Amino acid sequence: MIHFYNTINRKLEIFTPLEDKKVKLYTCGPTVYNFAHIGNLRAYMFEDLLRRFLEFSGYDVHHVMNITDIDDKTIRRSMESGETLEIFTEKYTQAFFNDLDTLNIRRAHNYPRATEFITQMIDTIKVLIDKGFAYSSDDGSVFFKVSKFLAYGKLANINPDDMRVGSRVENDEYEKEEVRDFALWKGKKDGEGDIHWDSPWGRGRPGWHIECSVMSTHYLGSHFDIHCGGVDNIFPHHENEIAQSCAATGDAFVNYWLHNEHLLVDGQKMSKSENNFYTLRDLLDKGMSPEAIRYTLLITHYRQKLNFTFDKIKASQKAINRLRELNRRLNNISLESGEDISKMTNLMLQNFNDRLADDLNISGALGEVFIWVNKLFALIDKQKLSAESAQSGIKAFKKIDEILGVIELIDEPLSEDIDQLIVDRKQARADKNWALADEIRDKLDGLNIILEDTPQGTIWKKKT
RNA sequence: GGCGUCGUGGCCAAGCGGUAAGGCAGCGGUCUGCAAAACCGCCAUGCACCAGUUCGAAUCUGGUCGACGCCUCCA
Repeated sequence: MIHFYNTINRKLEIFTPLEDKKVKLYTCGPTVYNFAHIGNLRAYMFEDLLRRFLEFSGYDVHHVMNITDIDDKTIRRSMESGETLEIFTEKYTQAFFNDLDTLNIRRAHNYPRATEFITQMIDTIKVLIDKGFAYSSDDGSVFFKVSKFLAYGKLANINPDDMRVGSRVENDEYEKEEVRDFALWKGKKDGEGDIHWDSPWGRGRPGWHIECSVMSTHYLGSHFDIHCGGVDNIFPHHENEIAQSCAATGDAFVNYWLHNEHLLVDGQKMSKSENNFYTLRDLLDKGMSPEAIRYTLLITHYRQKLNFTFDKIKASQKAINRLRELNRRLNNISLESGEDISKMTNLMLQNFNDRLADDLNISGALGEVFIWVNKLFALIDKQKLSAESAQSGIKAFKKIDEILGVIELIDEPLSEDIDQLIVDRKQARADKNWALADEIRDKLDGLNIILEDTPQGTIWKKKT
């Protein structure tokens, strides 16, 4: 039985999809005006864990993620760069996809761009006006009338009457009846170039919240299972989505709201406005491996703040190396008899699954894996693991890696030069010419190749 | 001001009323020509603090201190 913490009810709930064995999942995607930083990527990592666990559990998941290519930032930045909105945002959209691939994040089934859904957004806004949930203003904008939607504030647990005027509201240049009302459509303003579309209210562009309401409903229907995003989206974004969607369709919209906590740097939220962020490329350029970054973002529970440090990346790499070392050894066992490990392997897999079923407790799940890993290493060391058992261990590893996605390793073929050096060293060792043997080992070390002398011969690994 | 989240060993982290998983680092040993990897052993009488409930509390309740987030377009 799977449990998730549902933000809207503030408690753990049993997960029951609307349709048996099928899950309709919508996750808030990037605004493509810049490269994603690893705080942004943590959200997508969490969603990848959720997606992988649902699939691991036998669900057929339909995953949709939006690409926000029209908002204040994409407009401003594209104009500054002198590129059209389309060319500008496409560049960062592709960079985003590259990041996903680098981190071994499973691709969503649909990536709708906001600019592809302008017509549908206008249609929905018309419905909201017809039903009395929205009104247009003199400057050609349309606002959602929060006072008309009685359930407003349920997700964020706020009383709309208490909403105070913050600094951001004062900056709002649009004409609305009440401060808490939010824009569905923004009338054309100076300084936005030719980035606007025709609408019944004149030229303009959509507000931010409406795109998610329209695009999620387009692909998943007016009532679907899970909607994810960072905690900062709870209010106002998701609260507004609920208001728009429920008001427009009269349906329930979303059953489970899952939100991930932030990634911190030096104890502070990583954000572009604070300029304290790292992009994935920054970390790769510092020599960190994609799998170590993936592991680091993955292993802290998604509702826990994650303080990012380079030490964590190093510790992650070491942990992955240990998993991979066991996997490698299992692949090289030829003993005919040994202890039966099926019981402890099944127990590990069961515990692994149970931990994840408990609101994606990945740290607990990893703990179960390492208990098993330690036992297997001990058996291998005592020559008590048969080839048959090793094969079942490898199978279990594959199962685990459906979630972790960090063990599979593509070994690059050795160049013949390196191959020859290893042969030369073997001869030097046979001749007890330790000086030459060490010289060769140091030379390979410089080429990022580490040698290990085992009873079965010398093996090499890439340095990590 | 309102609404929340969190404080567990040197670092990270599980734990959800029954006596502190796991990872990283460190220390001692085995193996090795020396290493590396792996193995064996050691590493929190205590979970921010103070009260309380209970046979029993890291876990529940109240309070104190500290950190962080959201409060109109940030993942």
